[in-house]
Amino acid sequence: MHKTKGALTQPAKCVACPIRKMALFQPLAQSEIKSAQTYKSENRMLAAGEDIYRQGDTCTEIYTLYDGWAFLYMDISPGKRQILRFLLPGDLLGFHGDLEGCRHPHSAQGVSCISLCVFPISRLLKMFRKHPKLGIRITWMTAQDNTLAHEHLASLGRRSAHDKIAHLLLELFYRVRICHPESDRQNTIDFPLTQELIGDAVGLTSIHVNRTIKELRRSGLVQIKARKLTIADPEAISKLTGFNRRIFPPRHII
Amino acid sequence: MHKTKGALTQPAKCVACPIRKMALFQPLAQSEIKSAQTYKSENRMLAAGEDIYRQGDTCTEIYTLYDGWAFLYMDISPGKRQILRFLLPGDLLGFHGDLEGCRHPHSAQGVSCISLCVFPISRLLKMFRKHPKLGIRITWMTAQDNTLAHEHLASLGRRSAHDKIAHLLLELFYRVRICHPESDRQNTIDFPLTQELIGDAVGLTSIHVNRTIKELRRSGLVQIKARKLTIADPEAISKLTGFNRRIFPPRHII
DNA sequence: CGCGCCGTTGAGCCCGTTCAAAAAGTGTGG
DNA sequence: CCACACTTTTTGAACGGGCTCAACGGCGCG
Repeated sequence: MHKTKGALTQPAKCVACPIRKMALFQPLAQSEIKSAQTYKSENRMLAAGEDIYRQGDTCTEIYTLYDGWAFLYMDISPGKRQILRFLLPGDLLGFHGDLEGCRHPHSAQGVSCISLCVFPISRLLKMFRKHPKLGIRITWMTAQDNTLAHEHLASLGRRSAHDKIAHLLLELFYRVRICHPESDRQNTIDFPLTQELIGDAVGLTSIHVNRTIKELRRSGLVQIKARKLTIADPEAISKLTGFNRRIFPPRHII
Repeated sequence: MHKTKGALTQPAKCVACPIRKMALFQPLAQSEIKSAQTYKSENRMLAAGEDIYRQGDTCTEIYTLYDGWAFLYMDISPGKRQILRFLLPGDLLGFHGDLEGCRHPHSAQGVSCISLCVFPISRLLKMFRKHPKLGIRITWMTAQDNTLAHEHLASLGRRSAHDKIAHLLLELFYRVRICHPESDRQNTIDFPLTQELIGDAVGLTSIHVNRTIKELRRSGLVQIKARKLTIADPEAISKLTGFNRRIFPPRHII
């Protein structure tokens, strides 16, 4: 599980960034990227299971996830934690609205080894002044995170185990495919989550996650094998479980 | 229940607005308020139970709740809904990051009759250009909403009925008191929520909400009577249930 | 080959639900 | 001001979804 960091994609210069379409710098013209890049301090690699930041830490940086999956979580009580959100390449994390003196209200961790682009908060004000589009962009991304959190609230509060898990899998399935538009007819994605992580995200025991996935598999709806997720007929399950795809506008639309 | 709208406070001019410290215009100097006010189209009163907007509607306005309580919600399936967030005077609603062509991802409704300040989205761009502080402010408010949603996720996913309800009551208790700094030693607040609304917020049946509140009352922790909530020793329950007050920075700090 | 993490399965229990019905408030119209 | 209708709160009994505890199998890695 603890893969070597060497397995990760090394980030190129921002100009040639393959995930830029999904990320913070999306609104910038090619000509602006070089200047914007100076606000990035470094690229950072973390081993699987390492925390990116911890609840209560003072915020000094924000991050764009460059490679690998990650998640935000809160420790509730010993042995209990809630995963708030899964992050895919291009997703922003660590921004909580304040440019100084705020503390992280949750922790963040990589699912496996990950690679991050790091932006010191001290440079953000200057960056937003120079590139107002990035201010708009970060506001938009924050609002989108809100909508996603709301969708999760609906799942946790009012859906059965079956539907909670189906919704989560569908959400991740579509989010991954948005990043790979070429694979629009592909119905298998890489899927590095353990059943325990799924359980911590939807508020169920890993044991019950297992039983539920077994059921989903037996009814032919999903297939998880060897870190791959296959959803034969996404539209069908969406209808079956009331999943609304429109809640995930591609990040590069605005 | 359906009180007449006349019971509401009539909004004064923004210059004299009593809730401004908690609301969108908070960062503006007295001298700027008059110009900013022109971006407000009207004040609107709604009867109890009327929707402010509905899931799927095109967004054309954003709102500041001026008087009364409201909530955001999603309909899951007939008879099931999830309340995403309660709104108190000064709270912003209807902003989802887009300035055109987006649709509301959830619905919003008043708990009892309410009064709203309405800002047409078409004027927002101009407003943010003229008063960049408002852009920062709205970003900050959106990020705060996110933190609050995360706290709710933790409740719904990983806490017992007892703790879910205790947390919600504490959250509302502190949020109301922030709006009334003079009442910092008061431990009773106005509390217009029915047990069914509480249930829809924490993902429980109103029947079970009732039994749980009964238990909270018998252990002397909270008292709900005649639309008033009393929490004798907020600090004590906070410790007992792991509630972290720091997640609610007063809205007028930034 | 052995260790550790992950997935799988079984049995029994408990928290919260469902269904049903009565009691207590609350607003409305006469 | 009172009577009526409706909403909200309260209580009981039985069911069930998801949890707990416990054990075993499988796979990857050292």
